[in-house]
Amino acid sequence: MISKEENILFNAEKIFAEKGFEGTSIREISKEANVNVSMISYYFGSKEKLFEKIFEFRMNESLSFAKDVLADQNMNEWEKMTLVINRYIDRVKNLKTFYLIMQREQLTNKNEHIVKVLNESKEGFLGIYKKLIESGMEKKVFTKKPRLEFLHSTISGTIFSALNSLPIYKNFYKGGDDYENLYFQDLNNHIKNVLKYLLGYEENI
Amino acid sequence: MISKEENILFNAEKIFAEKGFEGTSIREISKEANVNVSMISYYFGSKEKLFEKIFEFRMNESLSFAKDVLADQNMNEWEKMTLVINRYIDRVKNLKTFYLIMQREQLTNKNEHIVKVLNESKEGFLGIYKKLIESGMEKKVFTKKPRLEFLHSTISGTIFSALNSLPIYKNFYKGGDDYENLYFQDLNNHIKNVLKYLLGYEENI
DNA sequence: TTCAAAATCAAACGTTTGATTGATTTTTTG
DNA sequence: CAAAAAATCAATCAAACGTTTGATTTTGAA
Repeated sequence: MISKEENILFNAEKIFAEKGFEGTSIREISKEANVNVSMISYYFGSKEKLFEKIFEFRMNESLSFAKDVLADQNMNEWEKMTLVINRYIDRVKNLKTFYLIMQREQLTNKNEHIVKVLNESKEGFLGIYKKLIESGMEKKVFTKKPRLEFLHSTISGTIFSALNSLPIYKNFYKGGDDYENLYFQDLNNHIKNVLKYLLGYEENI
Repeated sequence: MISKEENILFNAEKIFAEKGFEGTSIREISKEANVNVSMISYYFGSKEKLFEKIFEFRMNESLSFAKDVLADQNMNEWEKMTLVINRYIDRVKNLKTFYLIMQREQLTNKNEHIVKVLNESKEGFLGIYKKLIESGMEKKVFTKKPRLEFLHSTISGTIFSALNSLPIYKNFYKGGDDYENLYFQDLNNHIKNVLKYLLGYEENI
C-alpha cells in the first residue's frame, strides 16, 4: 500500500511525462490522484517542489546502483561494464515515464536543484567509466582509451534515442510486449558491440 | 534585412528554446521582438501556428540536404555517408536553439503537424542509410549490415547527447570557441570511428 | 492628394493558473 | 471519551494566459 504522498507523486509523474512541467496543472494532478487541489501545497509546498521530489525519489532509488558493482572482486572490468549497462537499460525500460521527464529537464536547465542532481548523476557515470577503463587498461583487459565524454554520449544517447523511437517502430510493426523485449535485447547487444570496439576488448585472451 | 514575420519567428525560436512551448508567453515573444502582442495573431494566427512555422521554416532549409549527396557519382558509399554526417553535425552546431526545441518536441508528441514532420525527417535518414548500406554491401565497400534503427539511434543519439553536454564541459574547462570547435571535430571523428566499425569499412582495399 | 488596404496599438475579454483561506471532518493522542 | 493534531474540502484570490476588439496610424497605388 502506497502512502497518500506517493499516490500524488506517481500520478504527477505520469502527467508531467505526458504534458511537461508547465503544461501540467495542479488541478489535473489532483484529479488524477483523486485528492483536493490544496493537498499538493499541503504535502509538497508547491508544484515545483513536487516536481523536485519526483527527481529526488527516482534518483535515490538508483543511488547505490553501480557502487556495489565496482566493489565486486569476482568480475573483470568488461563484465562490470556490461553489468552497469544492463542495469541501466533495464531501469530505463521500466521507468519510461520518469526518463521522459528527465530527458526534457536535461534540455531545460531551469530548476537549479534538478540541474545539480542531473550533473551529479552524469559525473557519477563518467567516474565509473573512468575507473573501469583505467583499471581495465592496466590489466590489459582493454586496449583502447576512448574519450570519456563521447563514450558516455554514445551509450546514453543511443539508449535514449532508441527508447524514444520505440513507440513509432512498435506501432509500425504492430508489435506487442514481445517486440519491445526483443528490441531492448537487441539494443543491449548493439551497445555492447560498439563498446567492445571502443574499448578494444577481445573476448578470449 | 529580415521581414517583420521573420523577426518574430527568430525571436520566438530563441525564447521557445529557453523556456519551452508552454513556458513561453506571447507577451514575452512580442517584447523580445519589439512588436505588439496582437501582431502574433495577426501574422501567424496563434501561438501554436507560430510554433509550427518555426518547424516548417527550419525543415525546409534542410530539405534537399542529402539528396544531392546520394546522386553524386564521384563518391563511394563511405564518402557519401561521412559527408551526410559532416553536414548534419555542422547544421546542429549552427542551429543549436532550433535543435533544442526539436529534441523537446520529439519527447512530447503533442502537436500532430510537428510529429508528422519529425517522422518524415527520421524516415528520410533511415532511407538514406538503407540505400547507402545496400549499395555499399554490393560493391563490397562495407562488409557488415547493422540494424538501421540502432545505427540511427547511435548516430543521432551521440550527436545530441554531446550537444547537450557541451555547455557543461565548456564551462568546466573554461573553454571558448576554440574548445567548441575542437569538441565538434572530435565528436565527428568519434562518430566516424564507430561507424567504420559498424559498417565494416576498411580504409584501404 | 485621395482613399482603401495593411499594419499597429492600447485596452479589454473570458479562462485558467498556482496558491491560500477558513471551515469542517477525520485521526491520533493522552 | 475528550482534546489536540492532521487531513480534507469548497470557495476564493490575484496574476497571467492566449486571443480579440475597435480605434488609430502608416503605407502604397490610383
